[in-house]
Order: sequence, then C-alpha cells, then structure tokens
Amino acid sequence: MKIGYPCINRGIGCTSGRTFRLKSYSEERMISSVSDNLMCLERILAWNLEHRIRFFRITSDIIPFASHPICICPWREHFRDRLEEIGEFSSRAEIRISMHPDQFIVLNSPDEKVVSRSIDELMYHTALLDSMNLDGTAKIQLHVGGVYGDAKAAISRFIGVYERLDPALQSRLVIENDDQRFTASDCLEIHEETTIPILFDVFHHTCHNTGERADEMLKLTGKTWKKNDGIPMVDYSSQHQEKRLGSHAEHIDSDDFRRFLAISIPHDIDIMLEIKDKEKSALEAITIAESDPRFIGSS
DNA sequence: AATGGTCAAGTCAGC
DNA sequence: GCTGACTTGACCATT
Repeated sequence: MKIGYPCINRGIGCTSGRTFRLKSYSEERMISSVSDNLMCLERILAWNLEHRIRFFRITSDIIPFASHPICICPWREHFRDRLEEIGEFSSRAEIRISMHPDQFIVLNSPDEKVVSRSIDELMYHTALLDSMNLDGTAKIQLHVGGVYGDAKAAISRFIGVYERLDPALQSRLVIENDDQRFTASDCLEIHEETTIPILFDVFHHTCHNTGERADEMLKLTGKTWKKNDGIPMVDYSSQHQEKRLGSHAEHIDSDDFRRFLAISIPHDIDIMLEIKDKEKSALEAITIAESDPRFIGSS
C-alpha cells in the first residue's frame, strides 16, 4: 500500500505548476516555466522519498499549454534528458505517478471539437509519462464526462471514443466515479465493454451511489486492474465540515481514515488523498497506517 | 508591494 | 441566463 497526495507540496516553497497567461506565450517563457516546474518536481519527489510518500499526482500544468495550438515548443526533445532522469528517480524510489486532467477534458461530449481537444490533451499527458519512461502502473485518471440528459447514450459515446484512442493512451487511461454523474456501477458497465480499469473514489461513492457498500465496490473495481496496471489506485477524502456535500476536507479526519483503512484491509490498494492541506495530511495518514499492526510493512 | 479581476478549455445544478 | 463548483490558485495589470 502506498499513500500519496496530488500536485502541490504546500511546505516546500516551490510549485511545479507555474503557468502564465496565453497572451504572454513565447517559447522563451515556455522553456523557463517548464524548466522551473521540473526543478520543483524533482524537489517534491526527493521530499516525498525522504518522507516515505510513494505516490504522487503530477499536475497537468507542468507543461503549460502543452496541447494548445499556440504551443509549437518541442518540449519533449528539449527536456528529454531531464524528463528521463526524473522518471528514473521516481522509478528507483518506487514512487508511483498519476495524473488527473481537469474538468475540461470530456471524451463523451456530443461536440466533436471538445472530444478532439480532449484527446489532444490526453495525448500530452501520455507523452509526458512516456517521456519519463514510466511503466504501465503510471496512470491518467479521468471522469466519464457529461450526461446530456441521456446517461445510456453518454456511456456508449464514451465507449465508442475510447475504442478509437491511441493504444499508448488506452494503456494509461483509467476512469473514476464522480460525485454527481457517473457512479462506480456505471464505470463497471463501461469496464465490461472496454476492460478499462476503474479508479474507485470512495468519497465520491458516498456522495453518489446506487446502494452498494464501499467495500463491495473496492472489491469489484479492484478486479478491473490487470497485472501491468499495478495495484488498484483509490482516491480518498472526507467531507469538509462547513462546506456543501462533496467538498473536500481541509485536513484529514483521522477517525474516518481509520474506518476506511479497516474496510480496505482485504484489498491491496494505493491511496491518493484528495485533501486540501496535501502533504501534511499524507504524513498523518502514513503515521496512522504504520501505527496499525494490520498495515505494518505494507506501505 | 499589495490587490483583486481574471484566467484555454466543459458540464450542470441552483439560483 | 448567470454563477459557482470541480482536483486547485496563481498571473499580472493596476494602483
């Protein structure tokens, strides 16, 4: 079991997702931003290793505007050596990597142009992970997309698009249940048709489900990951006390996390903490996991 | 140096 | 019809 956090380390004093305004685009600006971002990513990964955090989500902003038509910068060639070195470091440290493109990426949109831009963006994610020479366990997680008043049609559109994707992207892509549109059961239906692995988001599941218990879903979604995909990834969060249902907690709720660990015992999973204070909660989560004899040696 | 409006992109609920 | 939420703040024009 690995425990990780997404994109940002709040304490380290740098950010790996520095970007700029589209109208400020220049190749020089691009190169300098990416260069800074990669330096910060190296620092974060080194910090993670020191703190026994072996799961990390790289921000999609690491290469700003990578899939935008304005970007003619050959970032892959320019940063080839550094990307390989970072990937090598991460692999040697056994830090698992994931990415999560943001809400604009929708493969099942009825609008062809949206789908096409989404595929471009996903191909950038694939190119980045491939450039780091990461194995098949480094995944790109994506929600199924929009409903557009007809969930069945939306699901079958997703399947149709998925089947035509580049195999390099297909082998990276996993789908995640969201908190208002597509449940883990919907994802299982898509898995039946496509064999795509399902990243189970236990918090989204509590917000949006059709009566299944979380431990049942852990089991069913866990089976969708093949050997080459690695150990199933799971997203974990808990409810923010003041905000609306579905808002992520500011800090880990240790009792809730212990309860989750308890139901996860039969399943070997890697846990991504989607909690606002990032590495701080990840450290606490690791302490909690290590203090429980049922998890010793597993993280 | 501090501030706050705005930022590439989509969908949908809630007003 | 507009705004806010999403996984998440940061850029940068203006003062």
